[in-house]
Amino acid sequence: MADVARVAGVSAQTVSRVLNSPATVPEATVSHVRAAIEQVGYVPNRLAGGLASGRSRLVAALVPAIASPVFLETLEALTQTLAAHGYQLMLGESGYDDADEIELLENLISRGPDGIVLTRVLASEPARQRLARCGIPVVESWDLTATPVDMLIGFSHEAVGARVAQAMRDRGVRRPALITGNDPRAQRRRQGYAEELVRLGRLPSTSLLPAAVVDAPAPMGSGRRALADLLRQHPDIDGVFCSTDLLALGALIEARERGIAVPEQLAVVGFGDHPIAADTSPSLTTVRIDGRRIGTQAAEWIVQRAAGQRVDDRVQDIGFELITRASA
Amino acid sequence: MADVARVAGVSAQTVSRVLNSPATVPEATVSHVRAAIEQVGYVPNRLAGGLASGRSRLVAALVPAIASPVFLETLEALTQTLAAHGYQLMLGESGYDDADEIELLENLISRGPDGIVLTRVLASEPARQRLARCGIPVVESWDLTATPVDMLIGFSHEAVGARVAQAMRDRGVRRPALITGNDPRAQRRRQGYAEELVRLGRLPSTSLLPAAVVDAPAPMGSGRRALADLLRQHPDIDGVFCSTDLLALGALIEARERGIAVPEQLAVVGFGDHPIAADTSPSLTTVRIDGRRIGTQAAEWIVQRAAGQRVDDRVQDIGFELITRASA
DNA sequence: CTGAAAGCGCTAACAT
DNA sequence: ATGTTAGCGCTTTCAG
Repeated sequence: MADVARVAGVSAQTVSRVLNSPATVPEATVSHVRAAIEQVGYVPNRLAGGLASGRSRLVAALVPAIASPVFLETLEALTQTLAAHGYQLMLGESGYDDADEIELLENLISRGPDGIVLTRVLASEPARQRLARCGIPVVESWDLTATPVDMLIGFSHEAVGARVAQAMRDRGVRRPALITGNDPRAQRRRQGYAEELVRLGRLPSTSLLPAAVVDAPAPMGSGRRALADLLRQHPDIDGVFCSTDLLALGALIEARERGIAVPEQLAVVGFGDHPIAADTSPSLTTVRIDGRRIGTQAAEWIVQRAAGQRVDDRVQDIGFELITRASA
Repeated sequence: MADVARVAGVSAQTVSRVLNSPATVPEATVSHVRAAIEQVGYVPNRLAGGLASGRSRLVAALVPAIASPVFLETLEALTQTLAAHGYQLMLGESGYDDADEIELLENLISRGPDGIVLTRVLASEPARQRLARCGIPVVESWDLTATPVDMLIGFSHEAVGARVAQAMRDRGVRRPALITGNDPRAQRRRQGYAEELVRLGRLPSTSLLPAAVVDAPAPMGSGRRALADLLRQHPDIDGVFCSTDLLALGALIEARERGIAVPEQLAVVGFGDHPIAADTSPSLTTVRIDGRRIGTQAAEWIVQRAAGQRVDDRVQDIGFELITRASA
């Protein structure tokens, strides 16, 4: 920066201003300094800038599993929106259990991010307090809670489960079942599903729901095996809600192998509206979440906060959409 | 840090040493300082640390499209391996054309990363020079080139194409065709495929290969439409190489809709070994790349370099594997 | 509108 | 084995 200043015949301060608030510098000076920047081949050191200003223009995102397709849209929208504002994304992988979460969070915080985006609600109390205390804007997402750390954008997993239960009822399903990953949010969808089924008289009690639980993140093969297990114990089931589209796809394949007609003999509903869900055969009825909207909103909230503005509606329930296709 | 030093009754320097090179400090002091860190609730500011030491412990990764499943394994392995060494990943999305690439690179470089991982070979000469000049370790990947900027781990796309051509020949395919995305590397697979087909006498000339080109990143629907287009113009094709598994999946679906038997009437080969490739029906013959290995190696190279060590084998051809399943 | 001074929180290099 | 000194490259604050 000193070099640029020398070449342009101004002080380093003016160079900094040209870079960060060109509106406060006469246009002639701006273009003059810009030329010097070009000539010198100057690239600012934002590490230093961040240290001096307290704004790193770095945002941390924490996802349970990078390879999981569910959060991809959110990540993409987040990256793109942040990039448009000159921010950069740091990516952390937390896994599905809370154990290493705090450590990872400390690690990210130590980088001085201007915001932290979580693709979940923060469950562990120490982690919540840690985040609340350090004053960094936090966006929890892909879920709802009555006690957000800061900002929140998501939907009710219980409501998703209940809505799928209604769809099963509408289809005339008499013996509904469930295939689910063992992550907490899938369990909440299960709960909403089971309770609504009881309410609708399709199930005597939530504890009697035929269910196969598999480890998250679950590959498609788990769905095949899970349906096989279910059918062994409950040969008469005629509807199954799967906690991800991949599991549902596995169920579709297993059903075909066994000559079980979908949806006539077995209705199948997935979750996530995976890109291939529209083109499976039969096409998959599933629940769509607007992941891009979550990413875009999170980015905008954080940029806004970093700019010193207040954010008013800090909680957004974006709901979900049941996409009815051929499988149910 | 000054607070910790005061509480522990040592200098800030000693605190720094406990954090960064505990081996050089007596154990009693280490535990004493650690206790003070705990008590104060101290979280280091790595922005400042990076500025002072010239090592940010940040690594930048550039992918063409975050939502593309191809690089997911690489990203995941990269993140995990880096995290194990106390490094953090910054993610950038470059798109498939070179236009914004330089700008994005400058943006990432300005963050002072200890390394840059590209999931491609850098084509544009200005970008190459830019990177070569700034002295940051660079890993190009998912491709090979005679002139890497620095380190390189990948495979030959031409060889992939040629290998698939041989597989088509082995299956007795007489009228091979192609469905491909328009990104440069898919084009190189196309070239290897076409040239080998000519060599094997299955094609009079490379320019006569029936081919459908779609925009990358291509959704599955593109594969369906592409096969439909191909069949309209060349009803007699009996084998098709698709540049991604998603395109291949679309082709499988379109074939089934039309009552074309796969592989008997039409052999289908994909690329990428997508998680669902093993469970489509018929299961998909495809080319598998060890994406995790690329990510792990890239991370290790960069960590090694950042530690001041030399890297000897800076180019690795990891090859590929043709996974023969039912579709060809 | 521009510049000078001070310091962000840390580490390298040297001194003890 | 530990402390002291001097920055890393930038921005903030205040003075002109």
